[in-house]
Amino acid sequence: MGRAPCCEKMGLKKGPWTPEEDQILISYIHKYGHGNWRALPKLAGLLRCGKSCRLRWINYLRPDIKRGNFTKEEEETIIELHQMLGNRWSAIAARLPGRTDNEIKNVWHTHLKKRLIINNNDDVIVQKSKRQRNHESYDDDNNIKIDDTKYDNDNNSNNDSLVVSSPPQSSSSYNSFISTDDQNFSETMDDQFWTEVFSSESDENDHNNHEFDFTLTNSNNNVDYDQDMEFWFNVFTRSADLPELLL
DNA sequence: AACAAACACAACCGCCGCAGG
DNA sequence: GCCTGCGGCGGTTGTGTTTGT
Repeated sequence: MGRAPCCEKMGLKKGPWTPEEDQILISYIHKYGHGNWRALPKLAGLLRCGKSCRLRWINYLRPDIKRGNFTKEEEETIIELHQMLGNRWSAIAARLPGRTDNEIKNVWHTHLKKRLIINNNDDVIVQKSKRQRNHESYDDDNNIKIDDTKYDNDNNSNNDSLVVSSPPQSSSSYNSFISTDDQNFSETMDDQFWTEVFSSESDENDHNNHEFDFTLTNSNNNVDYDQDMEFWFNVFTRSADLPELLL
C-alpha cells in the first residue's frame, strides 16, 4: 500500500476552485509567500490540501501567467523542444515564459500530438482529428485545401492519418501521399519553386479522393529533400510560407 | 431542437528525488 | 544507511463547452 492521497483527509475539498478560494489563496501568498505548501491551506483558512493550493497557484493564479491561445511560434517551439527533451514538460515550460508545464502538456496532447507523429520508420505523419476528417479545411492565409486526403490504408485502416514517407536521399522524386484538390493546390504553389505536379491520378468513382506524386525543386532546380521535421510539419500544416522554406 | 461525439483544460493521482533527522 | 515529509513532475481523469448529425 502506498501513501494515502493527501486530499482524502477529512473535510478537505476537491474539485474546481471557487473565486472566493482563489482570492483567499492570492491574498495569503501576497502577504506571506508560499514557503510551506503543506502548512499553507491551514494558515490561510482553506479546506484544500497543500498540493491542490500549489497547483492552483502555479497553473492558474500566478501573476506572470500568459493566458490565451498559443501562438504559432510557441507551438513550433514546443515541437522543437519536445524533439529534444521528450515529455519533460517543466523543462519545456522553463523555455516558454508565462506558460506552465500543465498548459503545455495539455496543448501537446490535445493539438500538437494529434497533428504530428513520427512512426517507427521515421515517417512523418500528419494526423487529422476525427472532427477534422468530417470537414474541409482551409488555411486562412493561403487558402490551401488540406482535406480530401488519401489515407494510408496499410497502417491506418481506420483512415485516421495522412502518411508522408521520409524523403528519399538519392532519388529525384519525392512521393507523397498528399491528396488535395488539384486546382487549389496548383494555385497556391509558386511555380518557381514547386515546378511540377505530375502523374496525378484519381479514383473515377470518387472524385473527392485525388492522389498526387510531386517533385519539389527550388529556384536553382536543385531538389532539396534534406529538411527537418519542422519543415515537413510546416508544409503539411500550412503554417508557414512554403516557398521561403526551400530557400 | 435534441442528442451524441469530440474537444479543451483544470485538477487530481501517484511516483520520484531530495533534504533533514 | 534508513525513514519520513515535502515539493515537483508527468500521466490521467473529470467535466464543461463546442461541434456535428
